[in-house]
Amino acid sequence: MSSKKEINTFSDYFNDEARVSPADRERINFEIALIGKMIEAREQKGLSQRELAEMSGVKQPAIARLESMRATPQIDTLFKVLHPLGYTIEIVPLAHDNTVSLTR
Amino acid sequence: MSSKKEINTFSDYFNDEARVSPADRERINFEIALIGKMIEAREQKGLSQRELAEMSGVKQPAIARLESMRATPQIDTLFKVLHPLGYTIEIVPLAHDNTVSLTR
DNA sequence: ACGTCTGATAACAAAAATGTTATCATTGAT
DNA sequence: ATCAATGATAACATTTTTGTTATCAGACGT
Repeated sequence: MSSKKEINTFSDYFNDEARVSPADRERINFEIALIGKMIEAREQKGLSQRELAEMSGVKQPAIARLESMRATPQIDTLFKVLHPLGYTIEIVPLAHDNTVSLTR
Repeated sequence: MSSKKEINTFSDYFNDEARVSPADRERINFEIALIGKMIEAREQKGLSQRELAEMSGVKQPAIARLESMRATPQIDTLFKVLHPLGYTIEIVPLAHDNTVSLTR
């Protein structure tokens, strides 16, 4: 039998410690969740990317890049985008898990 | 009497709506508070910038730049720095004001 | 006096985000 | 069929962050 790991899907790759470290995986999952909430908040407000761009001062292509995760925002950019959506960022202790449900 | 505003101190400048918009002021205050918590957390752990650099993978000059607010971190950098300190970032509704006290 | 550790910073390269302008395909409404 | 609005993206300039390497002055202990 071969000792090679089966790497066929992205999930296989992503969960292979030899390729993506646990720390990286955790950070990437964090970013996915963060951006997901950002998108959810915008759509819940019924805002288009262009409208949010107008309100936040962040240009529409930049917002599109963030939402499609082609860029990692700086905290000031994230703040500008979240604010018109009624959200902000906070530092919280790890494992506190006070997940914010946007569908209140 | 003159209608000119007195602008003598930085505080005067910072609170002059004609120079710093309320939105900018709010974002800047947010960043100051954020960085303050980051510094507080590091010092509470008794870590030097070099030790934190080692643990987080963010270089010491970069950490120094963040702490002295000569740079605005990207969220992945902030995440990397906060994680060894036992903190993470979360999106929370505005005016929720669940301030995290680091002196538990 | 000496050595060590600290945070700050200089100088430059490298990488990345954001702005700018424009366009595209798709969807939905009329 | 046409039109308007949407999100995505292309291409490039600009700005900024981060890395890299090295050094500095100050604090502190021995």
